[in-house]
Amino acid sequence: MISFEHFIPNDQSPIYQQIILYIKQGIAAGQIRDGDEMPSRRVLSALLGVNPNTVQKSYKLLEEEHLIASTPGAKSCVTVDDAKKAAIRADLLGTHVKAVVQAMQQMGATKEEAISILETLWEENL
Amino acid sequence: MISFEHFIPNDQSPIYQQIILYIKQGIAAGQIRDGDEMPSRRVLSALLGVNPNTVQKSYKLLEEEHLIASTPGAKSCVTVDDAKKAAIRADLLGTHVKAVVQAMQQMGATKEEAISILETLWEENL
DNA sequence: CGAACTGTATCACTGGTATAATACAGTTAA
DNA sequence: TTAACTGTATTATACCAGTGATACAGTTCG
Repeated sequence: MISFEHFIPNDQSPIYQQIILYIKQGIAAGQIRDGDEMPSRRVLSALLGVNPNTVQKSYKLLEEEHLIASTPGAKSCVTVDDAKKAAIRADLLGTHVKAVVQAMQQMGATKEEAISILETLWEENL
Repeated sequence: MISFEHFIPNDQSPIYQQIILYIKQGIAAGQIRDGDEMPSRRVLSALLGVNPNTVQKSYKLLEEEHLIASTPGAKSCVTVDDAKKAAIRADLLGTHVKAVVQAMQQMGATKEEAISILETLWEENL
């Protein structure tokens, strides 16, 4: 059973997207593996204190990306292989960093300054 | 007069927030300076192809942050000093990079990997 | 079997975003 | 002066994302 104990919700983005991101990051980190059981919609919604439909939306989108498989009546399971894992990792890293790079370049930061800030914040968050 | 020729709208975030971000990034980069004239609400709305009320919302919020000053009948002007500029720069850089650092750490990336990706994407976007 | 779970679907409500159409008052410049 | 601009305010409308509440059908297991 996948744990959500490290899930920290924020109100900057929709909850259903945060759930998706949490799963993807778990897969990319190797903490979530193929065959792992997802919590049921109702259980997770109670755990996070949100509506079951919100969780359902996350699961539906994850299923459309073929990252989980659901059969009516049974629990949903994660379905990933090394290729999917690598793709997710590249996607998450790419999109995140690319947005930051564009923002920093537009405000006139140098590459050295960017690396310096990254290193500083990296240590702080450990 | 502040130019919006490099403004590239996207549908990921509200337009009024994109306008605010564009101004802030311009200030942080030093391209937009104290006393610079903002385009009128009507002119900018026509330029961007959006409703005047959307632009008005941006300007109102910028004024609440004391980044522009408006007097009825006259054009709105940018009101910044070195302290405000530094604060904006730190805020934009901090929030952006912090989000990336958290995401990358959660998916098990190393600091060296993060720097490597940053350098690669930095060159690509030049 | 039957109770308790599971996934799934449908409807309604809310808030934020964007648009639209005006209206009014102050400033600017020909 | 006066016409054309400026900022500001109001009201109404439409749309969509997010959430809430409920119902139904299939699976699991004591």
